[in-house]
Amino acid sequence: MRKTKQREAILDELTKLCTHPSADELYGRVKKRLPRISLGTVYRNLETLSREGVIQRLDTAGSQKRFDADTGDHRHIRCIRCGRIDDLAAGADRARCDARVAKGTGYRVLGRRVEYLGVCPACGRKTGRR
Amino acid sequence: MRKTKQREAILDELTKLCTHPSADELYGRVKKRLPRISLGTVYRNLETLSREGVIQRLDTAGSQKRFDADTGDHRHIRCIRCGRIDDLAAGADRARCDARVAKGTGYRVLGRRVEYLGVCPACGRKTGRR
DNA sequence: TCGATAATAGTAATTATTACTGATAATCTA
DNA sequence: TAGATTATCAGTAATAATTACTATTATCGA
Ligand SMILES: [Mn+2]
Ligand SMILES: [Mn+2]
Ligand SMILES: [Zn+2]
Ligand SMILES: [Zn+2]
Repeated sequence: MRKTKQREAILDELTKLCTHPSADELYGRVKKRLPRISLGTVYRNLETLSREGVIQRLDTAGSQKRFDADTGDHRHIRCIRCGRIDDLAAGADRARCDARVAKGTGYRVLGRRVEYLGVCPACGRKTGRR
Repeated sequence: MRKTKQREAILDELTKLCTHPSADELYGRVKKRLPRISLGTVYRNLETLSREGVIQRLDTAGSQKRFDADTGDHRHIRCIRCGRIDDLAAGADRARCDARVAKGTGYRVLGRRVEYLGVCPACGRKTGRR
């Protein structure tokens, strides 16, 4: 992975933000520094950087992908009105969890989305390992 | 909401499936019964039916939206290989939860995605109610 | 310094979804 | 039941996010 001024600018802007921006939000920021950068370059670098583990691509709902310079394991809270995404501190324990999150973020907590991830029996069989 | 043969066929096919299909998967099924139906009609009806609370639009990650005829509150497990989504029984309690899910579904559980939903302070202020 | 090639800008293509339009058919009213 | 009303339809165009392509440029190890 070569070091280019485009890649540096993209990573630098993402690191400065705590807003978990989408590719085109980031493009708008970076363009101020490098006016000739293309949106494709932003997409390509976000892909490369997340593949290399430098950043993470958030696996959230919504039509646009979001990116995060913090690769640590942490959770997020998203506003169902404006789509804003904020960080949550790690551990938390379900029952009093909503109240704690509300207190920590100022959000009115309406619920949470939980989706388990794994390998289904059919796919597990294909690769031997179950 | 008028009763049309297109709407009936779409709802009927969705109800028969436990696979949480996307709009175009459903379109493929329904087309066998109504060969002249258009994809737009499938999209429009899935939207109408979920707005009326007859079905639910799943708020999962991934590029395509998924739909579920079961409007009850339940969780899902998705395969990171093939994208398949299966149902989970409701309640579950975190620690021994993964093991229980694995036992119940046959999946090799690798993790879970948790996203809290709510109204951020800025949006809450706009509508008075916090 | 130089050559191999990773990365870029600009553009075209793709994919999922929504919007538009004139025709059709479900439901309502007399 | 007939006729009026209008939700819904099929077909198609438009939009939005993302990815792919291509000729050119810039990085970096020898
Ligand atoms: Mn974060
Ligand atoms: Mn379900
Ligand atoms: Zn908000
Ligand atoms: Zn699978």
